[in-house]
Amino acid sequence: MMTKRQTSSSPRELAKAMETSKAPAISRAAAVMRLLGKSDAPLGVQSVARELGLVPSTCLHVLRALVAEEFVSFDPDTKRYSLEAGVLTLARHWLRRNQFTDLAQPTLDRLAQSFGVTMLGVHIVGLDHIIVVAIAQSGQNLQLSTQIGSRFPALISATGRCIAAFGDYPEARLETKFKTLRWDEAPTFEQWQTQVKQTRAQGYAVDDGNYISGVTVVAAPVWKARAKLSHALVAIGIGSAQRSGLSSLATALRSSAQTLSNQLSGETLLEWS
Amino acid sequence: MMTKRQTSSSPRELAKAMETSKAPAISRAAAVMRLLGKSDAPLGVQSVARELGLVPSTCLHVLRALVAEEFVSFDPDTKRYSLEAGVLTLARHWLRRNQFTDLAQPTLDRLAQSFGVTMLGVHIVGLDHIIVVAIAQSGQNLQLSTQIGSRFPALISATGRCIAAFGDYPEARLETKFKTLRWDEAPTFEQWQTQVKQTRAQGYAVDDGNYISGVTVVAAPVWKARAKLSHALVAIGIGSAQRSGLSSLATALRSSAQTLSNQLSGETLLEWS
DNA sequence: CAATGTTATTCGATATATAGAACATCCGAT
DNA sequence: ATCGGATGTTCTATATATCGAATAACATTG
Repeated sequence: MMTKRQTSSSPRELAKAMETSKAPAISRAAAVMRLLGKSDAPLGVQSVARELGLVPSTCLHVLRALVAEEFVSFDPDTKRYSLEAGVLTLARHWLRRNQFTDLAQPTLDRLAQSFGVTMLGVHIVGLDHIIVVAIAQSGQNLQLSTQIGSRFPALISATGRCIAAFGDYPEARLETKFKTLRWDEAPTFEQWQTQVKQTRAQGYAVDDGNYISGVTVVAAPVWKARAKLSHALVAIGIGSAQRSGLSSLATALRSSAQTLSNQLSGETLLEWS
Repeated sequence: MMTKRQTSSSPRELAKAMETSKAPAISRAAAVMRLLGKSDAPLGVQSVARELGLVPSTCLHVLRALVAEEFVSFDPDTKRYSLEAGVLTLARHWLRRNQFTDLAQPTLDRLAQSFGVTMLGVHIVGLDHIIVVAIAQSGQNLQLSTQIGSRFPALISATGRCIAAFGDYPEARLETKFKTLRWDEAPTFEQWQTQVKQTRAQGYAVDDGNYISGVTVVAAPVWKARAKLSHALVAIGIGSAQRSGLSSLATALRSSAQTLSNQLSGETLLEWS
């Protein structure tokens, strides 16, 4: 039985992640890297230890190991630690073998152009997070933007309703996670459930200013294998400018997502010939 | 005293990295991620364990911890593991706070155009590896290419001669590392030392077909703080086509590298005003 | 320049992560 | 179907990674 776990970026979550694990050093290492990533300046041993609730000596061991693996850099003069380029190498490998980004990019570009919105391809990691893996901007002047690699809570906004609708998670877990979310205009859990139900019926989700007021978000689910939610296409538009064409945008999104799902679950071209 | 360590990507190096460490789980985790990154297909517990010389049960713990941290994904159907998008998030953070890439990109573009070569910005991690962090291609038809995040042995090719010339490492360590390199047309250590000396005199290094026959590589060092080698600009050209303009390319590279060094060691714009 | 707080680091006792074998489960071949 | 070989997973004794205090190096202040 696989015990439920959390990614560790705060002392609280780190503690939770470690208590069940048989390899806590790895959770600590992950927490340290995420902390160094978030930090604007390099950090010393104490800062890291205090922030994460670690024992300084242990923290030092972790940092030294990460330095040896070239994931963290160490400045002997200032005795400060920061992220090192080694993490780039891992990311490159991941990108190389990720067909979703390749397949989705043209679609995202096209939709961004046609509808004048910012389009995202997001990877659904689980009930905890989604990660932006592809971006397309329209030529519009005013644009919302984010970066490849950004993480968001899984259940937030339109994508969240897709995950709830098609992810096949028990309602209790959904409710627990839902309660931790921060919205500009939070819906009640009941309202949200209604919207999730609607999402299931329509095949796409809409967030009309809930997550960020004045911003409309539309999302449609992408499946990797049959019945296995893995990604989503997301359109982000500013305010009411969107509202007129919303339904045509939504159906375009849905059909594009459907096409992608078919391509992803089918055999690859190499195995084809 | 900081003990010398190695990054772990083979069973041999992993063993070496672990024996001195106080956090071997982290070395194992790094090795596992690198292995999964290199692999073309997702791997099972046994494959990973065998490849890295780990005990299966330990390997399982490592993999589970990495899954929990969203660095590795697990397919419950096939029981296979592969890299997960979480590594992207770390890479984004690293890129965000790396001024070298921002500063270097325009320079690289310009040089690539002017001389019709492929330009790289590389990050010097130590005596073990360099990592490609920025790329610019010329419009030429025939082009050598690589990817952001690629790792190369530190002492190879023209960059290697720069590191040897300006890195201030003891000769014994250089020779040990030098002996592990693979070249198309390997120079002897004595020949190489002469070239290193020349590099120190000229302020740039040339590799004329040693690393890859028919390929000329020129590199110039970039310092972050005074006397602290951190990056290099690299030009890659195919064969003799380059040779004519080689010295003008080299001096252009050297002066660009010099300018970058000044920008990097000077105060940032924000602290300026 | 001493005093004081802070930080990095070492070191030894002990809680615990790991190794190895045992068990369970899957898959292909006979 | 049945076997055989491989895989994934659990279990437990023990080598060891972690903790906490003590030390050393450093910077900051009176």
